[in-house]
Amino acid sequence: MTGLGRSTRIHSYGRAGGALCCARRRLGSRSNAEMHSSQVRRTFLEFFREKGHLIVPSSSLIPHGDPTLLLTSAGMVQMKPYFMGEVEPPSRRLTSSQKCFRTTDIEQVGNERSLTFFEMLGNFSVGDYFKEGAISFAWELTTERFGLPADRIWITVHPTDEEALAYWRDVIGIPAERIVKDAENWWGPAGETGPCGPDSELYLDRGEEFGCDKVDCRPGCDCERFLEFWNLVFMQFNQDEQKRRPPLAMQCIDTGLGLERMSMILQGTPTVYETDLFMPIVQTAADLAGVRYGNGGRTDYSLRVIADHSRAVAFLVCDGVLPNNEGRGYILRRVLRRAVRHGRLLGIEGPFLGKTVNAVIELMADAYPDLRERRTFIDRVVSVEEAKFNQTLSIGLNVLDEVIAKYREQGIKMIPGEEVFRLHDTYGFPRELTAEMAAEQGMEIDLPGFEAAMSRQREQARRTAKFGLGERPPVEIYQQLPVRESEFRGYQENVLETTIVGILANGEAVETAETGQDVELVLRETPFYAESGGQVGDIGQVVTDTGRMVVTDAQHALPGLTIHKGTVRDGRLSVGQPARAKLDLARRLDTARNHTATHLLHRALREVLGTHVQQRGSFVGPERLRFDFSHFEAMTPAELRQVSQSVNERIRDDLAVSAIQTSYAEAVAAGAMALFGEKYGESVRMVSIGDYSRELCGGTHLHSTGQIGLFLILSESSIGGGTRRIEALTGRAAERYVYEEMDAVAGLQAQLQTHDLPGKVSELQEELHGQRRQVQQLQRRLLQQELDRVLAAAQTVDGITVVAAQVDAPNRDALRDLGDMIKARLGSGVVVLATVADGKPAYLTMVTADTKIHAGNLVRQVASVAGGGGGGRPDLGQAGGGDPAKVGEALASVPRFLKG
RNA sequence: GGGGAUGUAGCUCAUUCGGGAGAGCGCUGCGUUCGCAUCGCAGAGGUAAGGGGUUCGAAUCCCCUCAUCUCCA
Repeated sequence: MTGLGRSTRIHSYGRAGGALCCARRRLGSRSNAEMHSSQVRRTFLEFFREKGHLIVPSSSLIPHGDPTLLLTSAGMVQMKPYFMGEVEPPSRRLTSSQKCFRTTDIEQVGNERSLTFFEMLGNFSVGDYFKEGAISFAWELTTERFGLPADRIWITVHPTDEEALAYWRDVIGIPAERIVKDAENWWGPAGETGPCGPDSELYLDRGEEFGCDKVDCRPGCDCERFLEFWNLVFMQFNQDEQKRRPPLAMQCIDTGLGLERMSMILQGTPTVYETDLFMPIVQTAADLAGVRYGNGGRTDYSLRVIADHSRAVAFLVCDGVLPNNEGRGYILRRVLRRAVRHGRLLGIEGPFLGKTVNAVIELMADAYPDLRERRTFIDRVVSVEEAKFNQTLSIGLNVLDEVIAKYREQGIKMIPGEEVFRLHDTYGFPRELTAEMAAEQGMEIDLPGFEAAMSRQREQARRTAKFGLGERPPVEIYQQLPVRESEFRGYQENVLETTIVGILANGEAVETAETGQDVELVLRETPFYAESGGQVGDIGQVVTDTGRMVVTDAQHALPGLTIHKGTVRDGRLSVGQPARAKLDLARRLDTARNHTATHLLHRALREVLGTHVQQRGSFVGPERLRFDFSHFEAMTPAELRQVSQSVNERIRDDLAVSAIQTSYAEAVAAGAMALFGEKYGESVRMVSIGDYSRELCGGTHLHSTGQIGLFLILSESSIGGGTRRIEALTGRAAERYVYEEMDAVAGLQAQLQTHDLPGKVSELQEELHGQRRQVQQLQRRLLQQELDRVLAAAQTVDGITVVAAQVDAPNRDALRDLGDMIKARLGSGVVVLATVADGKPAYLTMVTADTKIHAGNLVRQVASVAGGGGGGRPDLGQAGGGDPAKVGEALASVPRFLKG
């Protein structure tokens, strides 16, 4: 991609402060007085409109036409189909201000040199003007509209690009010594092949005082003197497999000028953070923390992180990205959590990110009205995620406190890497935070040890991932087949006269298969749908003159090659035989019901919950459907009902379902939903349900939604952070389910003889509760009687009152209650009780402290007489087991142990 | 896809070695008070996530399932 070329760095003026006035002075009298960022944006777009460009609005941060891209990273992303000639552009000359997000070096943001979210101004030529036009426009806008001093502008070109060099020098009139040849000025191709070409960059010389004093200091130098602000990319060649570069049929222009950087230049601020694009956000954060910005050091650093990340969060969430454990969601989560962490560093207590994000919305809403419209949604997502992270942090903090205390006690100053890793791995506690907290206690962390533990985990994950791949059937088996592809005819047919072209048995290609053999069969054409896109494979039969095979599954062995798995049931099948392939149509239709319903569900979820809902996975079988999607919280019963009703509404509308084969670009232009990470070919299949839903999908569907019959959601659940799962039934399965529920309710009503089930159940619960208490009371009363009997049998051994008796108690708890009562009556003494409950002996001893007898030891000795075991605390012992017949003997031994 | 942690009253969490399930907040009632806040007393509320095992005895030890959190891919 293009834009500001090789990096996203926003060069700072170094050590802040006084640099501000120098920069202003540097620009001299031709500089506009302070140009507001919105004015920079408008000036740029207006200039190009005057030059015949069509202004196109910024596209979403989620790239629509391009599943290979995680996020929109340059202005040209939405222009790509035009450049590639796939789609006719609305105009040959285009200009835009594009929201962009770059993920490189997220962890470095805040050092005043990097931004995650930024706006890219660009002009684009689709086979219209080329180098000369791009260069003239850039020069005119830079010097005449933005008013930058011509004598301070330097140019870089690619060493091979004599054309551009000559134009800058001879037509524009830049002195040759201010044009630098730099081999890095080359763009593309994106992959191995494709459009590529030289580029040319404009630099501002900020004066010697920013330089490194080297003799050869010039653009491209590492120092702060030369600031790149505009990159012009000339798409000139088309690289082929042999690395040859013939000229492109249609040569294009793609330029990028960072709004933030240009605002910084025109407002003469030391970094982008002092411009009107950032200052209100920085100020909001500073107010929340009760600090001032501009003192340098860590406070400023944290404020900058919060400002940048608040912008990133606001725009990402606005475009429908949700915090998650992978992909875009993971980027958002990391950015959001990093902002929260720096808030804590500044001493902000409690949630605050909502406020800084709100500052972003206030600031940017005029340019991006979506922000205002989706404010409530953004607010909710941010506060949910911030609360979650604070939860994670406080749990981790407790663990860390323990860890620090433990090692400090041992006099160890270095927290082992294993511990740091455990905090990170198990509790999600950031490593840097561990280091900071440790430092406050005068301790360090073992960073190498942490990295070692980290790479161990990576290694393990990678190993198991490979192992998973190894389990798939090796491709070689299928490559021994005489054919490499079969034609799928199942969209139209369910019975087909065709020919057997290959048979595999036990992984070997064979000519003939006999009754009873498990085989994999290949047909020249097939009506069988092979498992794909979450839809299960078809089942059915393959019949020839000599035999019959039952197909239990259909799979893709190689791309485009369907194999039919199953068993030969009658006779034999041979390669080359004509065959009739017939699939189980009822099952196929049940599956289609679930598949078409899945599309309706997907659409309804986006309607009810919002467009952040995206499919994360799905399973479509004949019995049921399962749909996983991104959403940040559990759905309410009302939302579920709403989704359910919406789907059933569409079913009753009996919308026609149609599928057409088209180009990827056109399908996307028609608004079809594509899955991220999915690889689509040039030609795609677009399934439309009326005007209601459009998705790229290879599955088999119904003719109209009415065939679904009934749609029922069974459950909605979580399958990990930010992803929910819905399970649902349609058609016959849904009908069956309703009958079962009705039968169950009717059965209960009959059994309880009522039509008011909830009322009746409450009644029964109360009754049960009351009776339980009654039983307890009665048992206690019985114990009371036992109490008198047992006390009467008290004896004295060595001056200690001893009660040892077998009682009739139903369980250990009752035994204990009785023991308590006896102990209370005795005041001082030893109690040994035994009972036989459920055929098993149970013993209990209780002693008062003054007897100096250990109840746990005593009960063990007593029980062992009858072959039982036990133990307990000094004041309470319990034992059990052994021979029930010997309980009396055991009790009789009590005095013996007391004397001993 | 793989690993780690957690799951106890409505909420936040204790329960030392396997031996009687607890605290704070919240809730109900009574009292204190002109009334409120406060305070005092009494009370309700538990399948210790679910299932299996070891044991005389499991919230506690082992295994499985589920849910939540988290890291890696």
